[in-house]
Amino acid sequence: MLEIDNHEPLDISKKDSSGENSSMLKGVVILEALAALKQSASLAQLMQITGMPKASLHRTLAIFEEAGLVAREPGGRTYAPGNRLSSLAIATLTHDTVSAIRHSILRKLVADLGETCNLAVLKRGELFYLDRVEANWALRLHLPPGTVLPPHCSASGKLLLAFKTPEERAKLLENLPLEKFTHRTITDRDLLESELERIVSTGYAIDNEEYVLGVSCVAVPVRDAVGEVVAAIAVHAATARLPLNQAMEHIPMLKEASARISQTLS
Amino acid sequence: MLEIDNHEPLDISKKDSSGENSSMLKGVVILEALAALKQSASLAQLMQITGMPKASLHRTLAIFEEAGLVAREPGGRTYAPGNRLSSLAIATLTHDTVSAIRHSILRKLVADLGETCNLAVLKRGELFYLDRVEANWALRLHLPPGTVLPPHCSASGKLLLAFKTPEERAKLLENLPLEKFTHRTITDRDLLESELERIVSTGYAIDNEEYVLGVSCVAVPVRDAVGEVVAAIAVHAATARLPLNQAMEHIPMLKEASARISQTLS
DNA sequence: TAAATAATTCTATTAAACGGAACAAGTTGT
DNA sequence: ACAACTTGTTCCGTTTAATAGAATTATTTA
Repeated sequence: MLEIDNHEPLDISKKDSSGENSSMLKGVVILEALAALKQSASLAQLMQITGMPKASLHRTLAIFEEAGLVAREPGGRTYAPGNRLSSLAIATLTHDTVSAIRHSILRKLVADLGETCNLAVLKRGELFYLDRVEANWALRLHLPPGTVLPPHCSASGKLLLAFKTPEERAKLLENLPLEKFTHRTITDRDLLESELERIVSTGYAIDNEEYVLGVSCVAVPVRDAVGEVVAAIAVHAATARLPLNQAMEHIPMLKEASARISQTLS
Repeated sequence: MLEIDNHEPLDISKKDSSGENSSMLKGVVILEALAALKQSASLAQLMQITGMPKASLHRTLAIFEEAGLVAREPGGRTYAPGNRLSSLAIATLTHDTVSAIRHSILRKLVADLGETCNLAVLKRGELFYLDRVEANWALRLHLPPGTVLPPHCSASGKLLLAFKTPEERAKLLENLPLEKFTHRTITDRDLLESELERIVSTGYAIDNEEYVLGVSCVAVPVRDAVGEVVAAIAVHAATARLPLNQAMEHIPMLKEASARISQTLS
């Protein structure tokens, strides 16, 4: 508990995906490296951390210095965050972000249930975790915000697929690999289809150790103002601690939180 | 020799001196616009602020969204700072170089008061300790920088909640668990509300053993250049050593330090 | 003082940003 | 209910900035 929120500073080894090699992102990665390293950093250090070539780093840092984003000791040649970056930091933290409210709703849910909960959406056919609050248990599944998962093996993913229009759903399913993660992962298309039907009729989805053995999960939909399903909130925990049938007793509270999150989606 | 081969006219007017047109900077400008605008922003708004063409903005925002730097409402299409930007913000503000001046101000404050002082911000609805200077007393509360606490049980937390806009405060309060830590923790919503009112009118907040028995605390706001409350500085100590009424005599000095810290937030 | 290491500049090549324009989706007014 | 308008998204040829190897210069170390 009470741990420092340091989400992975950078990972260079990211699959091509799309636009993962944008130069704008590289700029941000440099700033992150600079800030993460708590003292002034030399070019060489930054080279090592970011994995970027010396010349490129040097050029970029020069631009950033000129712009006030990074600063160097007069005379010295090590780099540190500049005033402009501090200003951006303050502005960011004082942003009236709605996501702070959503985060607090999640936090309350976790306080009530005593288990880890998360909020996810479907993005380009993949399950994308928007936010997550951990319960205070030693055994944790490491899935920080920003993680993407295939949708067929998670409660939230299946749920979000289920509530798509039939055409969209069909199109997504058609190209879904249905990779097998555990012996319980649904790898059969027809089985998955009927699971989705069941989800629509019952209004919730479960993951019975289909992604990680020993971890199960229950998810309910989050609807926007028009009633369309746009996200999912889920609770999950080690099956040993919270068996599935017991987890399902949490559905009412999940739905309540879902309703409150809906209100933030004007 | 070494003659400049200028069959081309030197274009001096084009002050390419150094990258004012760097794409990396453009990325940062977008993030700044996003953070400066205090609510979720539409593409059109960002277009107006940054002066960038629609297509370029759209592309860049898509990349940033994918990277977790910006986030959008699940159903809607407005943009807000994302988790990763918040992390960068915290990392920046806790960088040695950035916090150096603030730290020295805190240190002087501690030297003057003889009690432990700290500097905190609200991050996603939670109190986050940016910096802290310990006084030399054997009895210490272990709350290192980076610690996160619920806001309802600390002077700084209550103060930062109090100075939010009424709407945001209401939303945050609604979902605040109000966990009980001591018999003095405020667990009643109405009581907390009136406490916040009191804080706004008096300009300071107190924690009367509401988080840890025997430890009390006084906090005052730190404002940015525009006058907005962005952080809190607080002094706290064992009640046995420094009773609350005595601690309150320190408020003028806290305010003085606060004013000096404000000046570092250009 | 030389050798080693780190920082800076140079340069041709490549890839990414660019942005106008067409298109789609969502909104407003009658 | 439809049209007129606004706002968001995609397309794609063009332009420009980013790239990184290598040479050069400055700084530290032996």
